[in-house]
Amino acid sequence: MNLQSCILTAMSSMTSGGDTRKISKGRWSSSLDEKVGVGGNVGGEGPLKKGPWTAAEDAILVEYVKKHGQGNWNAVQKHSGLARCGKSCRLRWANHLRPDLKKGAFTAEEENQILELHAKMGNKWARMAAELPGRTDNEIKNYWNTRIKRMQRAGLPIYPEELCQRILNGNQESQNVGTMTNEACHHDDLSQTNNFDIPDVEFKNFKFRHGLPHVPSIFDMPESSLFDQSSDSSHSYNFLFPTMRPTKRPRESEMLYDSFGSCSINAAPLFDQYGNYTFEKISDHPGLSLPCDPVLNTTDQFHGDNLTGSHAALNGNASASVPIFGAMKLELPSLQYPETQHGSWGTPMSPLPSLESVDTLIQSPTLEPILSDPISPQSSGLLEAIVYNSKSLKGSNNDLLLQETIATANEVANISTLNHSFQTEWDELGDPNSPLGQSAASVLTDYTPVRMCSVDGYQSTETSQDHDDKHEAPTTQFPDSSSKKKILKQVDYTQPDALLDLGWFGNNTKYESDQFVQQDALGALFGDNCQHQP
DNA sequence: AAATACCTCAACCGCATTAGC
DNA sequence: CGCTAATGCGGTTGAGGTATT
Repeated sequence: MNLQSCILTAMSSMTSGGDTRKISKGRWSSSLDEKVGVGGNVGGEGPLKKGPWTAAEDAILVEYVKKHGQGNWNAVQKHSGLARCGKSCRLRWANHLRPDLKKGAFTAEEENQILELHAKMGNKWARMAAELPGRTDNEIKNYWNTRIKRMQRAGLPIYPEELCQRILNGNQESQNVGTMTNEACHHDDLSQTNNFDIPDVEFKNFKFRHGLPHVPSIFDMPESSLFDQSSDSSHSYNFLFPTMRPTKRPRESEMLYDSFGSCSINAAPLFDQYGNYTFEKISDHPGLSLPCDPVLNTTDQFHGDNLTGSHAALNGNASASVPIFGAMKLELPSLQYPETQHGSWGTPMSPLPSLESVDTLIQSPTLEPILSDPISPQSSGLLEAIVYNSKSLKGSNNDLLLQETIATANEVANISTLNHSFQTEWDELGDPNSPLGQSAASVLTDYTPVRMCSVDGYQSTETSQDHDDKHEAPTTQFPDSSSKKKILKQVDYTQPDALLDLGWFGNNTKYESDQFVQQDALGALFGDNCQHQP
């Protein structure tokens, strides 16, 4: 599609009434609405128009780009009179007017590519779009959020078996370090590279889990038990649980992906399919047992990487800032099902049993602060996440356990020094992307705890409006205010994404530095926890 | 036929990063 | 080095459409 056709298309849609709907839903300010009218605008001063673009606006923008080229979007308004902010112009151009855009539904090939890319990158829509000529990040994002999630809700696996296999094979070697199988994941591997003991509890936990004969799938239980419980556990974890509502309307995509049904393994978004996770299914995949453990959602959080390869290990670049958890988060937008999944896991009926892993983890005696850097900002965020996890997953009864086992806050702070080492390693590697995804560096050095003290007061990470609050959260015991400030600007560690970014217990064979992260995370867990326990 | 539930997707928002001064 | 503007990115929203009851 060339520029001219863009304009023609825009114009035709205008005359054909294609814009009527959009126009009606425009977000104009009332006064401007009158001035500009349907299908046009008079730029200039005054408020910028919001809402759907009209064909006339499109034409203007296309014309502008034709003359001046892309970029300098804020100048569009000045030069063309378009009453749109630069951002809006850029978006419109990128998502709709660009001549190289490919219109229409995704082809099967593209869909497969998206699946694969998502497995590798997580919610890196822009990067994914770069791999799909003619497609936009928004398009891909929407695709994922709708079609894919629909499958999820229907209890269908998102990733095709073939993809799972590929991922598995591709990572088989790297998995040696931590397939999450009891043996493979043994911390010994990790310990070799640094003198830091990693609690093996996680793996023990797995073992334990595997011994479970059966864990009821989410479908096995009454909806009420899934959704009506634990309103006290914040909805922050909604994203872990797709709405398991039976889809009322089976659609094409569901059919389409039925063929994936046999694959119970989810790569990155490994956790996406709780709905159909059953122990039996998982058992069908020797070697994948751990990551797929349906029973262990909590542990999944920590292990997601391994198979998945998820976003980090899989492609070796681990650049995905949103490894598993991120993906999961995206796939299970709490906002869509706000009322349903509050804390279903803490209950006996929960298909996500859980907290065991956390408990074990916490009880591990191995965590010992090695260094003593009292000023470590990052220790608590992860902790909180974990603590919250525990709370969400197991309920408050575990609090005592946590309290008993956690280290002191200072100890945690000490561990932060390891973070520095970690980052240094990365810096040396010259890889901007740590294996931990969205910058291990930031994760390790900048992340900060947010709302460290309140498990109960934890707010949903799903709510963007919470950001400010989170950042203002009192965190702490770290005297260095400047560092704290910096940290506060970083990603909220309480978000699952952060956890995932750490590649918790995942296996990044390529970068053993992960161990630091893991250890740090554990350290954070143990240390901060103490302050947060009620 | 009406009500309801759910889906789609364009567009917005906020934040992070980068570039320019 | 700090500030500001521009740009990019990911998450979220919400109107309208469609399927179901």
